[in-house]
Amino acid sequence: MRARMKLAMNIEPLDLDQTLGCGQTFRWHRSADGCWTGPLDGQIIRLSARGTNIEVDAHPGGPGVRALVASHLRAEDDVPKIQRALARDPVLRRGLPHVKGLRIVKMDEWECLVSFVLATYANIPRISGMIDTISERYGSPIGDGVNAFPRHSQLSKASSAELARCGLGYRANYLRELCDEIDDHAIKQMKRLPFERLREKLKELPGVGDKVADCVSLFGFGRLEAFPIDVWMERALARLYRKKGTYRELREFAASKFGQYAGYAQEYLYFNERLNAGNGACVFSNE
DNA sequence: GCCCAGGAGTGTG
DNA sequence: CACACTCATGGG
Repeated sequence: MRARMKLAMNIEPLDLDQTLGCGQTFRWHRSADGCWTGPLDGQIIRLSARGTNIEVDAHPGGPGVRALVASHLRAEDDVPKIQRALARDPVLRRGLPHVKGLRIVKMDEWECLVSFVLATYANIPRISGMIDTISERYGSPIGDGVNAFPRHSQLSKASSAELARCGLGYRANYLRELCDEIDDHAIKQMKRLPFERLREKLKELPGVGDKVADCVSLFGFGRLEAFPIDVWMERALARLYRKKGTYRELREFAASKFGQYAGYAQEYLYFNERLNAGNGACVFSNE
């Protein structure tokens, strides 16, 4: 019987389904009863909504669990204030009531970097599969048959041939080279860089271009001004703003329109565009 | 079987 | 700088 701990937290607003299920992060799983379970910094965390509170079930638990969850869900963000600022844009204003509890998450920088390098040109179920595989093979067991995401030192032991057998496709080589070109210390140094310099530094890494650099800046390094643009976002910008162009042009468009909260705007639009493709239930429109 | 995927790297115009 | 082509493969 593993050690186990329960506690209640108040992080508002928060919609677990929207926040953990929208493709920002890949290791949370929803069970039929609506609980979300995932590995976080060596803990297995289960989250469930209890009115305006969330119940946190952690094992092994410990004094750091509350801070861990608060950090991951960015409890410090004043989301209503962010949404009031973004509501100056008429397109966002109409849909914001439907995504009140969609928050940006804060991932571990290394995990985020690897995850989004693997995420290139793959769909979300496959990305989850790739990440599960490398976690099973190279991460440390933390209970219930779940492994932590492999640390840099653990993943660095994998040969290129081994990684190729993890179903990563051409991404295996990126990951192998990535391990050689960065380490925990370099990541620690990068945390201090201003956004644009961080972005340029990330782009020097193998497998990291504009889009991955923006994802890692946003979800890993917590830079809310980052605005990742993938195929879904290109569609959203074309459909809702009649805006097309190169990555640079779209990025500058977003920066001028959404400013310091571009990352939140991106996640709202991304969430909506995928809904739109799925069942037509889009919540943002330009009409 | 076909199509597409939270793109990046490389070479060319 | 902008575009075209290639990369390897699982999930819908």
